[in-house]
Amino acid sequence: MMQEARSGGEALLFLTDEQLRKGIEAMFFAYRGFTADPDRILNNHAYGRAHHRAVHFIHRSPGTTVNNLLGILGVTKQSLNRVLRTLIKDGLVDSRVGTRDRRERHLFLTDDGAALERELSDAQRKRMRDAYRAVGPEAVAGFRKVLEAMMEPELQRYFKALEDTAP
Amino acid sequence: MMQEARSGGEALLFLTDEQLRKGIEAMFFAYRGFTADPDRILNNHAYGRAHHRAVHFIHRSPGTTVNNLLGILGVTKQSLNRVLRTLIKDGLVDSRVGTRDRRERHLFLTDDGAALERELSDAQRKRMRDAYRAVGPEAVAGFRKVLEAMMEPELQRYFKALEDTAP
DNA sequence: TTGGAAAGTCAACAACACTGACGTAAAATC
DNA sequence: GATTTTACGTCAGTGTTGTTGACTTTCCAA
Repeated sequence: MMQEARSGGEALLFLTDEQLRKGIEAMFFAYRGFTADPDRILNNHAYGRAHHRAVHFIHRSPGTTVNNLLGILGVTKQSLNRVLRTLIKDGLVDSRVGTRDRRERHLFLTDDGAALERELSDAQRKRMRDAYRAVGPEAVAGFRKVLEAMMEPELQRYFKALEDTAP
Repeated sequence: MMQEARSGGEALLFLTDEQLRKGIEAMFFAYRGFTADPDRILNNHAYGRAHHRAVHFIHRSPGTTVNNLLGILGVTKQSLNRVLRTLIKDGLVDSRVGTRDRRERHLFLTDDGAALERELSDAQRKRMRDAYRAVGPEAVAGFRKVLEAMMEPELQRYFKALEDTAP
């Protein structure tokens, strides 16, 4: 790939390969920080990241179906099922047969499930809040813009749709 | 956690729990996009993300030692060793005994290794470049600031040190 | 009403992380 | 010079999380 540093008279220095690579590494290191706190908590509960993700999105969309979750999480239904099975067995998630369509299972957090979700998201929000506070609202706006632009188109549409419902 | 929306007269709306949660989900979805292209390529080569990470950082710091890599990647030596063993066996990475300290192994990419690295990073940079271009330099600056603030302190120091050496 | 599609479950396997224990060689320290 | 520490490699065992394949139940439409 070429440098692209000089293209007309514009200052496109932020598109150099070096800057892009720095962005890639920043993304990698930041994601480690992003998951560090929940990972520590999950270790104590004998769960993993997959459980966190499931609990998070069931919390955000109570009554969601397994199929809905699959699209959001981007894993196979077999993989998700193993996670859900343990969460249901442990009494953190409640699975109710659909009334309109009895093939579907609607998922809800139990009180215990909600407690775990809160513990996890408190920790994750704290890190996010500290970072946000350190850099200010303008940087945060840019952060969000770049993240949205990096998403796969399908997930980007889903994500933007959520913005409208809970602003 | 509380809302923090009204704190004095400042506009701290970007620190509400809702905004933080949106940031968390954006991070999750964006990371999926971030790894999607390399994952596809790696599948064709029978390698995984672990191999990508190793190849990336050997490329960025030729001659780095195993111990260095361990610190950067944050995995156990057994885990890294499994990856390095296959990369060396397949002729993508060259491991040379240190001259000053013969206990150390210095790692280099072979021509084949460099070719794979280029294939992977071309794809990843393309996604990053498209995102950067779509949002402009100010948003990118904010993006980088937030990511840095999210890192674990130790990695943040390492990351900033890299900034100075290759600006 | 029957045949296909969709939703979900069970089973087996692979990738990749982890811990723990052990071995070797070389450097550092006493 | 003997001992300890460091760097690296390896073997064995375990857990989480992803995969594919085969299966049941349920719905819907030809």
